[in-house]
Amino acid sequence: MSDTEQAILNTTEEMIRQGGYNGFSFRNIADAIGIKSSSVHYHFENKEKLGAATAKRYTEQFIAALGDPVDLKANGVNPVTYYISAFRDAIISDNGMCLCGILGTEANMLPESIVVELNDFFDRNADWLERAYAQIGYPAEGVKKKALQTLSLLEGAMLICTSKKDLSFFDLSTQLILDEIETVNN
Amino acid sequence: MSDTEQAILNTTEEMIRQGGYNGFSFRNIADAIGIKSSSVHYHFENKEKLGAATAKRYTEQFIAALGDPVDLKANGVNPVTYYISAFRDAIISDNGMCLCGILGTEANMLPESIVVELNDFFDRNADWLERAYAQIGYPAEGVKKKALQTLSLLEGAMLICTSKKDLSFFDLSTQLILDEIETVNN
DNA sequence: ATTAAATTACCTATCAGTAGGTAGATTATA
DNA sequence: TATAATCTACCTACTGATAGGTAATTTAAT
Repeated sequence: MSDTEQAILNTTEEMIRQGGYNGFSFRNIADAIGIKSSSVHYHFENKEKLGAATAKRYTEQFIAALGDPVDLKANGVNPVTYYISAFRDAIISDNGMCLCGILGTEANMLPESIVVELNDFFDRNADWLERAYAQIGYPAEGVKKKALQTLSLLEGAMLICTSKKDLSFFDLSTQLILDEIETVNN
Repeated sequence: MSDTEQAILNTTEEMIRQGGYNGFSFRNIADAIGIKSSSVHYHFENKEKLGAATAKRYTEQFIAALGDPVDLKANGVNPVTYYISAFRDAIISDNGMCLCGILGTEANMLPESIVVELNDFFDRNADWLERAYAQIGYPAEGVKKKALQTLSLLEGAMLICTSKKDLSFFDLSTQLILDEIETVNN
């Protein structure tokens, strides 16, 4: 992948996370990286494909950055706590909503190829959290529900934090789950 | 409020819940209700004011429809269970995201007057849930955290449901909280 | 009761700006 | 010479917004 393509994807991701699917345009992206909009079209045929590529890369990077819950546990890190703090850090450093979260709300008007990427993001995160809860000894029969609950909670907390611009809302929303984890883990 | 104004707000709400702030335009709304876009401007000066009015009405209707948690409890209805089922019903009947949820993700690029309405929605729902948890005898020191957790969870579950178009995701995400409620209540 | 003034609710027509997308020429690289 | 990357120049469609006009209704003054 060329530097230009990476720059395009970086800018697209940033813009989607601020304003959703209508938050980016070929002209805006081109201006931001100093090329012409037709050159963006050269690298990404149309908006649908650019959106799908951005979502796909986001998911890959997100999952890769998490690592393996088994390894985390082996290194003395509680993987669920780690996951929640990763979400928290994203709010601070990226100053924007989860890319798949904001696009998820717009799914009813998005091209199918993009919705596929979003659902892949949610499935893989749910799967990661299932393995994480299994690692910390959460009762096996509740692992799936707990994983989905956690994922929903974090997406929702991030959403409301984006509106309220107040991180303490995130901390209060996640406090009870963090308390539970300590109980299970020890 | 005239019939036309109500029709405009109804259509705007529908369109926002499908595609966010950029999901509606004066022309789309006008076409949907059989008038011209300039007539929409006659009733609502500009897009910001139309958006804010739509969010305000949505919040009023939402809170009004919930009723009072004290009354619900008095009538033998568990107010928290009731709240969760109200969210669930909205996914089915309205076939779209919570209006303030989808706009919340876009808050970074919305006019301040609209963000104010969104935060009012979140505050009033958190307040309602605090009173609901108090009604069912949830430990007083945890009521605030539990209310915010529940609100985040529901917004997030609705978000992911919108993308996955599968209500069972919502049911699995909320199952553990519903189980807890029964434990507290009985 | 009649007229005058104002208001309501719409219309047509138009504006400057931006959207996604395309054709074809040009430049740089290998 | 061939290919990759970028450009200029353009298209059609749509955006929010405004100006100016019309018919019907309501309110105020005589």
